[in-house]
Amino acid sequence: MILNFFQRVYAVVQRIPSGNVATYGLIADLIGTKDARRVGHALHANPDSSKTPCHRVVFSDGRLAPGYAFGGPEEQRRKLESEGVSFLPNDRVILSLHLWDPT
DNA sequence: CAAGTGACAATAA
DNA sequence: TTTATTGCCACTT
Repeated sequence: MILNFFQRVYAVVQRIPSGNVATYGLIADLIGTKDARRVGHALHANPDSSKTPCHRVVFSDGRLAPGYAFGGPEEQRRKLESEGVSFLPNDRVILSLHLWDPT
């Protein structure tokens, strides 16, 4: 059973360990595509938030997604902090400190 | 079938 | 450093 693009995105997102974050571009690269946009669409179409921690996926700049589907960017920021992720005054995640290393 | 839209990223100014 | 523009590709209308 081959996995759909969306399911593949979900699989990678679920692989992100707590306290780390991944960028759309990174996920796209892991899957084998360059289109980070599709990754965004996949997460927006995300059927189960508790199953797919899309809150750990951020922009390449470290900023949170504009249309977070679970209660707004505030909720997302709160969850990330709860997992041990630190933020800069700019509302940006410290990617250099929390960016997931897929190794 | 064609055009428009979008949870992005890279480049230019 | 921030804002604007362009490119990519899939999905919706």
